[in-house]
Amino acid sequence: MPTITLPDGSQKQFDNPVTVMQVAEDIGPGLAKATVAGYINEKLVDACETIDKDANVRIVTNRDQEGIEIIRHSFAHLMGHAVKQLFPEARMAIGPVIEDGFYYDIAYERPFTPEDVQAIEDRMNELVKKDYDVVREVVSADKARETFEKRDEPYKLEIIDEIPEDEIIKLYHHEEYTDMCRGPHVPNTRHLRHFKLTKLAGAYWRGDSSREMLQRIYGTAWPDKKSLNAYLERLEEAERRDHRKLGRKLNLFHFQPEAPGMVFWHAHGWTLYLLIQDYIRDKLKNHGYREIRTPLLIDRSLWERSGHWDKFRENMFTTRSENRDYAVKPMNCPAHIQVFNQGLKSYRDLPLRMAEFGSCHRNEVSGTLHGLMRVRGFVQDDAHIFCTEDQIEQEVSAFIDLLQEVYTDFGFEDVEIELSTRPEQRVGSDVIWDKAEAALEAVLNHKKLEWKLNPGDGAFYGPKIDFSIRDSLDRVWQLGTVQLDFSMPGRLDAGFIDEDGEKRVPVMIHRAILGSMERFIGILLEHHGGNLPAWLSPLQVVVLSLTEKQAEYAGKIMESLKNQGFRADIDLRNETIGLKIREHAMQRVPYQLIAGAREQENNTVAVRTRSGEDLGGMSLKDFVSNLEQDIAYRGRTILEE
RNA sequence: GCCCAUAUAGCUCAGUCGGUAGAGCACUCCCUUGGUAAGGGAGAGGUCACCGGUUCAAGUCCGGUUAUGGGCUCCA
Repeated sequence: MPTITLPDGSQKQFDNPVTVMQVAEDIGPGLAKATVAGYINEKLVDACETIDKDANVRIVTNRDQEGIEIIRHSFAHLMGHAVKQLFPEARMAIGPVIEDGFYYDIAYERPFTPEDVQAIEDRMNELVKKDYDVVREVVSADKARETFEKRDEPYKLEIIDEIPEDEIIKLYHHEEYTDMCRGPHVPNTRHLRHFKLTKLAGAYWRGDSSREMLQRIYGTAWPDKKSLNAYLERLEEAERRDHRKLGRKLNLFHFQPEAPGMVFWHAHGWTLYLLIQDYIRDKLKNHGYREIRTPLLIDRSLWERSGHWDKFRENMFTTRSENRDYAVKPMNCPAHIQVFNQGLKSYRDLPLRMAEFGSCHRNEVSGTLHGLMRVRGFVQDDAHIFCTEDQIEQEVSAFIDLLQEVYTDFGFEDVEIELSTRPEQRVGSDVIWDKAEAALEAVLNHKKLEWKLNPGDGAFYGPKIDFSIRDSLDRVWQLGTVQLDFSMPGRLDAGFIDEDGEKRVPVMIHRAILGSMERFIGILLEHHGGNLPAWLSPLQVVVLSLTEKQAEYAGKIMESLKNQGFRADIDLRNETIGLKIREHAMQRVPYQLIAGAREQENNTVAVRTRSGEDLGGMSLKDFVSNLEQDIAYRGRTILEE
């Protein structure tokens, strides 16, 4: 005689045990139709789960996050159903839920083609129209084994062997197709409507590169058509904003096969690069850093002492000369310690903040390269702070202030923070780890920042805080980091004389705000879709002449702008004004100044923005004050989208 | 690195069954001197990524190399 308590506090009495679905039916037929699964006493279960005792019950529909995830998971099974009908020889591995969708890893004798994927999608659409019930069956491990032996599914058998004995095994039957899953799943395929198979890719069985490669088919699924279309639209928008396309269109940079993963910066791209670098340089100066420069090539012996030769060798480019081995530096830290080690240091020298736009090269495996986002040659906005243990908190705090100033200026307001603590394999005493972790945590709490703990994810040499931003397409990018290091200074004999005359090893803080200049520029381009704010635009203004007669007037305007420190160009071509406007708008120049006979006569310029807004005629002086204001805004306001 | 796909003019892309390579834009020249997102005409531009093979004949078929793209973290 169960008594059911619903989330709103109301109660229902039943004479006999009931299923979640029956509870939903009792509330109303509309809800029953929308029921995907349910909660019994905080436990997510199938709609067919029976309730025989008093319980709190909550119905899950496709409006709940859990409901969407269940739908996506069931889509994976539906795909299995379709795949096995079309390709009976296919062997199903695993089909989990992922962000925005699902996938299934499948072994098959030949590679699937895009046509195969289309056929699978078509079959899924046919199957789904049948509105068949998904039937759950709870079985013993032996029964499950027997089922999948009969179905000749070796991957499923491997999975069964790994399931703990006390765990219940559930089979889900989609007509003649059977899958195994922890569940829950939808009660009927009518919940599976709005989806699209998106990608075909290779993936290792168990994510292990020593195991066989399976074929992975990705899909996306949503509770309604509108959300599906919005998602597909977002993918297209991301493609339009792809920094590699923008790099070509805006003539910012290029790659070529002779230098894979290394950037050829063109004039406009390099202007942007230098603008960012100068900005950071200025900030560092104001925050007590000293900029240095260290060699790109350093003898192998230093990398042996630092431990990189041992751990990182595969990723280092090397060269040989006069019987000596050199490595192209993959990071700057060992070089910075060499600078620190010049001259005996006193506690009075600490904290010592050393910055470098450090050019690094790492031989990333070829398959991972991706435009500016993952390169082999890059420049870090790197710095190392040498300090005492007691100074950690204050230094990290000052760094976070600096980092937030920078992110705000670039228009990134939404910063996610993660604190990673001691891993199992580590150096340094527990005493110092306790102190360091406490210091980092204290800083975050002191600043009243929201942060997430990532236990065990710190580096072997110390705990760290990572900073990620969310871009205009809601994608998260990790940019900044601050890492404590108890290992490297000692390894490379860094020391200072403390107050009591004893020699001590300083703590080293590794920190970066943007991470890599290259990657940051890639992110910035995609964030703004190429419409860089005026303070970062390689070209801020272009002056367009209407006819030859205004060439001199237009030239004077451009010269005046340049003399005032703006980045200006001129377009005197014998083309229609419409064409010139179109081209410069597509080049994303923030402002176009049109100089025609009228403007020349009144000594004005007609101002137009790249988004098509006509600001009308004004004096050059008025335009300049507008522009100055726009530049001062920096990234705080994205004026156009 | 591994799986799959791709590589044709500066860019975006066609190229059927193996039979002497095409479009649009960009570029050069000419006409047009104009008012807010493409004025008109003509011309030039190719070792079809690279190496090898099959064939009377290869952009096209086969093998290899390189680069690029998607993926290789999400756990029945």
